[in-house]
Amino acid sequence: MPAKLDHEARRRDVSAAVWRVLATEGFGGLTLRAVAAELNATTGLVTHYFPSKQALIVHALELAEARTRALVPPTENARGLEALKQALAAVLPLTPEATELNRVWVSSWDAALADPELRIMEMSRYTRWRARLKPLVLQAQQDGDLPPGNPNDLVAGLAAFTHGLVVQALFDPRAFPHKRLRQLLDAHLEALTPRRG
Amino acid sequence: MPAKLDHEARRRDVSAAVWRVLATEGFGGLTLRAVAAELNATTGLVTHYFPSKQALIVHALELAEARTRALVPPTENARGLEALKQALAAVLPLTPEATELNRVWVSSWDAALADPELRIMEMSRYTRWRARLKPLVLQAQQDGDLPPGNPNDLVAGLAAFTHGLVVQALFDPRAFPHKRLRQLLDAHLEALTPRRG
DNA sequence: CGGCGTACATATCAACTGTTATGTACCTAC
DNA sequence: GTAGGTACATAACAGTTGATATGTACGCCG
Repeated sequence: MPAKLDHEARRRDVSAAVWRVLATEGFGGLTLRAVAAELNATTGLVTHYFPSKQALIVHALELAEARTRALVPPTENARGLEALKQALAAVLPLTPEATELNRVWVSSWDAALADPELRIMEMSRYTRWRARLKPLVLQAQQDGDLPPGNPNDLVAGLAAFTHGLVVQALFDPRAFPHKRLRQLLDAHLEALTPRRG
Repeated sequence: MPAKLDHEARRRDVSAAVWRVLATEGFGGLTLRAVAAELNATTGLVTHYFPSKQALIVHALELAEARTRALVPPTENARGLEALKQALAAVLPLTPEATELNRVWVSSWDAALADPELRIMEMSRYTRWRARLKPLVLQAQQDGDLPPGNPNDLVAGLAAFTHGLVVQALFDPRAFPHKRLRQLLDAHLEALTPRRG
């Protein structure tokens, strides 16, 4: 039998270091040495847990997805439009953690557009995100809080609106303070809400 | 007097090579050697026209902005909502050139978020884009084609929607064919249009 | 306790990066 | 024609990159 300490725990330490590098240096600054330095260790350690840089990147993106997913608990007590609003607001850079996450996310797009494998991963992530939003949109439509029509289009539009806002806020946080971000999202959803008699 | 051939023309050749590299390799693949290879030349040529890589990057981004601006001619015969729709549609990846442009744009965000100078440039670009859209939004509001309220918020929301759509389309062009992109934009603007009595 | 696999550190590798110095051909002005 | 600056090619630079091979300490199982 092999001599194990706690492999998984140590691997999570490396993960955390990867994350810190990504958050501060962006995706272009992700190097084996940077991760090692973050751990006060050497590249030998990093390569011991991740066989190649590609594996490290993939892991980092999985990490980002997991963290994103954790921001929006799947078991909401709210439903329909209100739950949708919360789900979208959770993506906005309203907290340091969400800002960090979006930074990593956006900065990954360079590599993701260049590498076919990463690109497919990112595509799938978007698909999954929309799939998660869809039931909420359907509920809101049934409640009359969103206009009828193709729910997939509505979801895509809402995802677009949200991420587009994220990008603008990342580059110009002063022009997009938390209050305004919330207000923009609220106003947008309200503008979509059909008037009732 | 110095011995000049046509410095500016040659510089534009280098520009074009830079652009080709960006379009195919993304921002992370922009190296002096790649540009030189694109010109069947050496790094000596590139450094002769651009003193440093930073200068090369800045120039590349200015190039991207100029091309983006050229996509939407400032002198429209249309006005109001229709002009706005055209202006936003021009940004969408509906043509190979627009797709190429958006690829470069999005891939630049990694470097732009990491480098303070580039970040400010990108911030300014967004500000200018919104400023260009604003009069069209104001016209549409006056025409009753867009709801009243803070026009700056409307502009920011429309820019967000458009760029968010761009990103999704770049990663998943099959799920977002040209027809659907146009339709999504149209439907979105229509959904915002107040009903009139 | 002895052997074996794990968990690293250390070292080295070739490849690639941006930068810079040097050489050289060529055009232009005198 | 010749002096001087331009337009590069060539070359070498120091640094960084991911990968890999080797060493070694240490914990577990027999």
